[in-house]
Amino acid sequence: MTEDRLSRIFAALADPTRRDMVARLAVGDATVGELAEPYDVSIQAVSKHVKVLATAGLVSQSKDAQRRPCHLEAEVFDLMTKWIERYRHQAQERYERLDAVLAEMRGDAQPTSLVPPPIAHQGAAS
Amino acid sequence: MTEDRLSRIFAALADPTRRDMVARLAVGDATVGELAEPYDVSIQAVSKHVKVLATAGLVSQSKDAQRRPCHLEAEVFDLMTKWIERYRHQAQERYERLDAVLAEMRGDAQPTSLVPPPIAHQGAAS
DNA sequence: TCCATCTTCAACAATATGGTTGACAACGGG
DNA sequence: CCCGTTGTCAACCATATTGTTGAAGATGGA
Repeated sequence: MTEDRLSRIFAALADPTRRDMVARLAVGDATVGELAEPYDVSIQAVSKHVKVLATAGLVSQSKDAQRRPCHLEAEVFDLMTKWIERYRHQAQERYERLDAVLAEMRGDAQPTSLVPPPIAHQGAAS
Repeated sequence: MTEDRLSRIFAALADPTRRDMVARLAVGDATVGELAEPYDVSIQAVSKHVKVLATAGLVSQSKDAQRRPCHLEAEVFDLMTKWIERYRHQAQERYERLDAVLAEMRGDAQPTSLVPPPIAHQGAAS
């Protein structure tokens, strides 16, 4: 279920330490130990954070001897962006429609039907 | 601190019910009672959810007699998008650089500078 | 005024989260 | 073959989250 996936992604990013790790991994892959260096917590705690990120699909781990290099899975960002953009556009459209109604109430427009334009997509702005 | 703000936003959206409410509010403002209708939980629980969304800055509430109409604050999405896009682009650039290096190893490109773009971060991997 | 409606507050229970320490599996260098 | 390094697993503790119920504040209608 995509719902669950989104929940796990957002929950993973709700922690500042984990967001920081994502920032670090955007620069380049890193082992768990390397990820742990900046922080004042046990390596087990960092391992847990990585697990949360991996479960959310934000990070994948490979094997290099004892090391587990972590790799940022950038495609997940697309999923988030899609979710966000959907509602942003929807809310924005709503404002534009409200503006139209207000304009009509002021009497400066020709009487357009009050039925909202069925599909006015983003491009129409300006 | 923006850090805290982001944490609150992501945490708020980690809950499917709250994401659902955001979807509902993208269509138009709604009172707490209206928001509660689709769900099989107490109105107090819904009130709490709204509070979480409001604390995160995703929702604002006004007053209409006993009602508290909820309004989606779309600007917050910009903050999220900014955060996401930053790391997505960073990761993407990294891939492009990797591609360049691989191309060079194959010997098909002129030697581009290997100096990475000026994004400084704390403990770069060795 | 009295009352029904809408919402929030307070206290509680169950569960999830993030940290700790200790043990141990896996691996490569001497 | 040992042994140090790297990372995960397990058990545990403190706190946060999410739901419940009961009470109460605020408001407009009869």
